[in-house]
Amino acid sequence: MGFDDICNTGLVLGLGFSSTADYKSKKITTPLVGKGPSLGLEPSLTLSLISGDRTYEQQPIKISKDHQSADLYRQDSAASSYSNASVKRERDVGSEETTTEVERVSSRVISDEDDDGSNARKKLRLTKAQSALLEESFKIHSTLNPKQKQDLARELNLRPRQVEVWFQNRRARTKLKQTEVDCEFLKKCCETLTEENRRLHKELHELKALKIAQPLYMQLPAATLTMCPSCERIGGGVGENPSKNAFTIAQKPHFYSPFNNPSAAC
DNA sequence: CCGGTCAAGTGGGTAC
DNA sequence: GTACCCACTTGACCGG
Repeated sequence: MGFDDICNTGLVLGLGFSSTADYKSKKITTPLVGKGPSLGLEPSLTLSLISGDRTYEQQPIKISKDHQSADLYRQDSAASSYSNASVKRERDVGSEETTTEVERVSSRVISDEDDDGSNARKKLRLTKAQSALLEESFKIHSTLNPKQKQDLARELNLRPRQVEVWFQNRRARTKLKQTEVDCEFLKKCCETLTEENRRLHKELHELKALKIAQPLYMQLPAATLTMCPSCERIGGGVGENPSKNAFTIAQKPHFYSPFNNPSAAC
């Protein structure tokens, strides 16, 4: 139905979001966390009649001066900072007890820290090469199976747990970024729909004013102003032959109502 | 010094 | 019970 067809009153405008989200997630604390439009939130603007019977990367890698030389296997950056202070995830520790180069390096570095007497958590900064390889891998698959994790860890000279954590954090960053993008998208939708709502309200107002100015028989609901099936004339009588199509009040115009019997229209 | 970034810790949930 | 994921948090580090 075109907007021009709206010539009766009883119209209602609505602006809002309809949610079709089907969430698997267990802990959704904020409605927008996740994927705005892709969440199933669809912005909508509705105009309805009330009448009788119906009523939507890549994080910059910050490399410290210490790690300017991008060496994939620099152990001081790769494994130096793995804290042994309060690691509760024994399963990883256990699984890593299959002896590898990585673990030997890690334990060496950890013992270095112990020699220090420092128990503080040190921050690992991945090298450019490590980050690049992780990113490449993430592009291929955002989650890893155990074998992929092991292989990647071996290749990067990191612990499998570190690879796992990197992927977890990477997924979280992706999600956050997507949320921000969706948020922007929804803001724009909201602005557009608000503007559309304003425009429709204005048109509605104008049409109401027009209705008041019309003669009584012109004020019939739009649905009653359909074509007469017998003579194919529309009420209002505008055609190329004025003498045939024009009508007067006395002639009783050929208004056809679906509520009447069509055969009895003429 | 402060705010941002990010690796890592923690706790809870789910699947198998 | 284990392994994994996710949300949230912590703490180290860095640049302005």
